[in-house]
Amino acid sequence: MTKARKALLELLKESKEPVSASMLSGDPALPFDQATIYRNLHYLEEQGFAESFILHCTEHGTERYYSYLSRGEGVHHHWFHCEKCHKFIDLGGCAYQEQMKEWEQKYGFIITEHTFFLTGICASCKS
Amino acid sequence: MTKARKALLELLKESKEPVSASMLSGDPALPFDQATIYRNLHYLEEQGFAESFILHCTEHGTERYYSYLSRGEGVHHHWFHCEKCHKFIDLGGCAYQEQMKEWEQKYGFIITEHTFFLTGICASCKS
DNA sequence: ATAAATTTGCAAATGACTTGCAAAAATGCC
DNA sequence: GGCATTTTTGCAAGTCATTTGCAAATTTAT
Ligand SMILES: [Mn+2]
Ligand SMILES: [Mn+2]
Ligand SMILES: [Zn+2]
Ligand SMILES: [Zn+2]
Repeated sequence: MTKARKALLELLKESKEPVSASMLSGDPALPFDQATIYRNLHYLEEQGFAESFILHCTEHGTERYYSYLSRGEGVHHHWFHCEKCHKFIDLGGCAYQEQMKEWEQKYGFIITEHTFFLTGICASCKS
Repeated sequence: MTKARKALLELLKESKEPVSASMLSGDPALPFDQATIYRNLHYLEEQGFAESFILHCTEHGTERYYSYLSRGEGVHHHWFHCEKCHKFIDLGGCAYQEQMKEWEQKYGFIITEHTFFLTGICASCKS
């Protein structure tokens, strides 16, 4: 584990919501080149320390968002993203494992990944 | 409706699976500039004739895929994408409307959109 | 048809992400 | 620790889907 990787993982672990490379790149705790950030996000994901999804929002464009994964234990979470304030709301751990199994049976394919998230206006931005 | 828009809509309507701008741009039935393709895909989506989602596949990169929507009637579909042969498999009409309502109640937010799709290896590529 | 409004093609720009390469840091071994 | 080997980093340039400005062409309104 290099200094950059430790710092990145630490930030991901602390973060309450998914973060993008540009957000991480701007953090003073991560004084690394953007190439290093990108390379290490890939590294952490491929090592099972993080997972990601691509989300497009009008204001910030299309970006990949990463979140921490405690290796082995537990399932990943799904998220709601507010298009106004850009906060993510945790919808809780993935409850689709069964459904995935059923689809694999029904269609004969192997699911390596599923992407699910919501976008809209959060409760506070609504009012 | 301009010539370009009619042609685009026609292709989307015929297509059995979601298509990306680059796929459409390569089609002889659409002898239009890529800017026109992109602009009109936006137009068709904003008019409710199409919907789209962004999908990343190792081989083809990150692209937005569009599919036809018959305005008013019926729900959109969700898809499985094979990372080997790049075919999409239709998982049927969206069955999450209820779930969305419940989440809106529970969290107080308004869902304007949900993204859901699967990736993996299809039955034929498996063998 | 004619004028006004919208769309198109072209070429250049954008922005997230990637890559080659030489220098710097981490790792393995004594 | 010290030294050789492997991996990672910073920098700068590149890639690629998508966007944009603008003048010409097409569509729409009258
Ligand atoms: Mn946002
Ligand atoms: Mn593909
Ligand atoms: Zn909000
Ligand atoms: Zn396949």
